[in-house]
Amino acid sequence: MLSKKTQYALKALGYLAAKYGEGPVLISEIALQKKIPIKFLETILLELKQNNILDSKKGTGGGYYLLQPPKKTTLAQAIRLVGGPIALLPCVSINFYEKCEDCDEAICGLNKAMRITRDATLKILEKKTLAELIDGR
Amino acid sequence: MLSKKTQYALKALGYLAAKYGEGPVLISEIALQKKIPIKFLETILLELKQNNILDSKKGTGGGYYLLQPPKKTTLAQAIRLVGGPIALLPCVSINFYEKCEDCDEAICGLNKAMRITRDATLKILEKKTLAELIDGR
DNA sequence: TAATAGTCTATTGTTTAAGTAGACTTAAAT
DNA sequence: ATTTAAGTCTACTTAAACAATAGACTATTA
Repeated sequence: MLSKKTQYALKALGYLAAKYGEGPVLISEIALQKKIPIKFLETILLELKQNNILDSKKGTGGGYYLLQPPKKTTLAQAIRLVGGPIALLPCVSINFYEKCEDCDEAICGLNKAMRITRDATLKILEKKTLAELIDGR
Repeated sequence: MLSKKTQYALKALGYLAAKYGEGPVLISEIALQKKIPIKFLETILLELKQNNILDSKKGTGGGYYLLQPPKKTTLAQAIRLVGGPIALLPCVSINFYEKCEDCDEAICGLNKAMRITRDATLKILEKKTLAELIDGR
């Protein structure tokens, strides 16, 4: 299961994807529409900005907006930036790999099963983009 | 990512699968071999017993053992019993479903993407069994 | 009846999530 | 220039979930 933080990030990105090209969107608007605690959302959006997925404008008429068209960012990228691992186990994670202390990965049955699972998941998440998060598509 | 508890459960089940038919296996042996905190493992095994995946014997020569042949239990069953959701979001979970407060699931893009991901994951985890957790298979 | 090994209750520590408060910065509108 | 809007940054607090530990209790075998 994805963390709340990641879930919120995906919802916010979907909201911004739907409004792409319409100028900055208020944090408060996203928080209200997607039912996200506003202070928590602040930190999430800031993190996404620092990772060059979003940009922002201060002051009147300010807010957040996607730096690139929705199709340019995959769900796999988005999840990894804020939420961390996509794989079910550390020992089969690509970006958050940790070695098992108790097994030889070359012959470990659990490792093998989870690697296959991860590949199936990634195949989907690396193809889908923020554009797919827009409702009714 | 699966919780530590679920990871430990899968490792223990894999160990017991490899020893299926050889009589009871000590908690302490599993803990030692799979590097699992023994007290934590105790509670996990007990839970698996209460869910009728394992049985146990007390006293000298006692220990835990699989109630059924390894092939009879799928990884999806095992994960659900101890670890909970397999899906990435509550709103696409089969066994731990929770409704979204902020979206109409029929048209929600995020819901759709995560449902497709879940189906791909389940297709694998419902086919693989504890037998596949035995090393070198 | 002594030793073995699982069972049960209770507690502690750590991490994540969430909420709160307030000061600061930038930009637009007046 | 001043006011207002809105994001940025720092700090603290609380609550819940997750992980780990301690010790007493029960059942079984020798």
